[in-house]
Amino acid sequence: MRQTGFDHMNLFAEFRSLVLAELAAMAEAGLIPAGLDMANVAMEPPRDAGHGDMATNAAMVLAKPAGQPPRALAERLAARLAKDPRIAAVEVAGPGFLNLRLAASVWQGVVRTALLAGRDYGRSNLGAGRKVNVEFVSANPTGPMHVGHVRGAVVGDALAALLAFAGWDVTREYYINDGGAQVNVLARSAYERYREAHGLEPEIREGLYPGDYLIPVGEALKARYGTSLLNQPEAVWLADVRDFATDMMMEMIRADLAALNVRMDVYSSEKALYGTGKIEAALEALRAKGLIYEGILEPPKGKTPEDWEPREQTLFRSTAYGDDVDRPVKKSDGSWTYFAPDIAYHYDKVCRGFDELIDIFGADHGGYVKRMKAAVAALSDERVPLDIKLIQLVKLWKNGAPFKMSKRAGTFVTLRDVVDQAGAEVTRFMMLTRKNDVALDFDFDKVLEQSKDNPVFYVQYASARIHSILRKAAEIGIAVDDVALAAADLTLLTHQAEIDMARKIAEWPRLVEIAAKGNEPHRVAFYLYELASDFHGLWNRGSDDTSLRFIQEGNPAVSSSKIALVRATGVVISAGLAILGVTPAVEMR
RNA sequence: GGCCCCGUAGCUCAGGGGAUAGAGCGGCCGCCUCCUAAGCGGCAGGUCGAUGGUUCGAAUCCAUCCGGGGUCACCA
Repeated sequence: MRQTGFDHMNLFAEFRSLVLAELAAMAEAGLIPAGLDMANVAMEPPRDAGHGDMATNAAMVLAKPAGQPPRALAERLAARLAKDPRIAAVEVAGPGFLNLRLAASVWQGVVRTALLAGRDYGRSNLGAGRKVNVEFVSANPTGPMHVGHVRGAVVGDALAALLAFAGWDVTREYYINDGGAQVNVLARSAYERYREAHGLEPEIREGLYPGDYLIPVGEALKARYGTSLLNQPEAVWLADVRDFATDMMMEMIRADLAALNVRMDVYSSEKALYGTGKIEAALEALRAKGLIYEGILEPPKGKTPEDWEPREQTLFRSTAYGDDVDRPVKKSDGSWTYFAPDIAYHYDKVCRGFDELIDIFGADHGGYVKRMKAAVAALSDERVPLDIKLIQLVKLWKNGAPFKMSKRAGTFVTLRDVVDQAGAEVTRFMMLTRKNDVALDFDFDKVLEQSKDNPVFYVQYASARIHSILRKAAEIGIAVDDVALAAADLTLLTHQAEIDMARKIAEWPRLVEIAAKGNEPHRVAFYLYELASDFHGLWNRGSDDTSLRFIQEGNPAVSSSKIALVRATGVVISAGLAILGVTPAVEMR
């Protein structure tokens, strides 16, 4: 395990280590057997505050393997832990929990740590620099991004930021599906707009893309090619128009992503895999493992498709890695299925040296998960784990009714429609207020509302209040920079309400690690809501109890300590919002 | 029919094997001569879909059902 300056931030991990050290000493002294499995020993914040600041299940987990009653084991461990000056009290409770109450100095130290670490407070080395590739969005380059892509874009971007914060070496990547039939459809659609640009009547036949967004493409084609493509057979212009149009579509998509403040590190092209031997090489790698064969699939169990006919295909033996059936990599006409270049693409990611892969897919691609995991497992000899996050639907609401409209496309709501109405930051936060695998309601009225109904506002309001206090403090001559506040006499923070605030701040580094382990960026949004709630509560305590007001007239020392706590809260809000891609509010308007 | 996801308070949802299951909204009752009441506090509200199993301990893990959604070979 690498030791770094950040490791001390997770207080729970620190005290867990203390417990493990004491257990090791007990083993050394022959009080418990040596070599016990400590993996399930946990140190957690108890649900009930009456149970102290931290609780460990060590005695219960180890009772059986140690051959001792849990409470007896707990008593022995408690006696040892009680000697640590950071621990104010230890009690054995329930079936054998060890509840720790920590010295106030520990919580005061948390405030100081947060102030000194600033935006880095909570940063972790959990990832230990491992290379992870997060592939997300990967929308077809056939039109503007629509609302269905927004959630995936936000989740992927926030997850990437979270993993970077937790110590991974992150690459954000977009896979351009520019190799299939749909880009030919795009080309034909754009060609009609090109004819239109020349004053001809476009023939937007069934199956072509009707969107207005192709009109500028037609005009650009006219500017580039003049009349030279008119009245020419498709074979003459298809490839050129396709490349021209997909390039323009990707420009549009990049601009859409930019409007959402999403930045990719790498764009990978499906088309670029063709003709380079990469697909063949990837399949050859599988063939060498005996995983490619010619065969005939059984019809799907239960419901057989109307046009089912037995057909010999080139198949990938994905069942060897947990899939339900083997999967075709070649169509009957000998061309690749979509799966084949995707295998090659993931092989490429493995070859580029990533230690972990993450794909963010729409929930409608759920059926694709097992085969993709099988492919990566086979290609990496099970070295590289692939986690696939499926993003459920977003239901848009406005004026109490489902919202469907698009200025440009008629049928779907574009990313721009959403960002124009809600703003990028509000959109980003709202998209993270649900786990990725449950549907999310996005209500245009609610996201713009300034009330606690709206979690974005609620967190931002806390941030604004914090800045308001800092401004006020500065006005009366209190130094509010982080270094000065960190040097304040924090032993003056003794009220339980203040300690509780510091406890919540102390949970942040732990939360980062939990969220990163599970690839669950939504946890950050929920935590920030709780943190804001605690802060609003503390703020209002000042109404009843003037000793809890942050600015104590005529007592700069006490004021500084309280403002240090306020600022530390702001530090965490800033760090958390940064992961979500949201700028903390300085004031409400 | 196979596979995947979901099922927790009236509603919308949190809850990495822990103790008496939480939050917001809605309902009821309170709090502004006081740092922003765009806020806060309290009360009421639950067989965690069902049944078995694993475990000292299950909303959480496993199995089988029941509901709801998604998906199912030459689309991507």
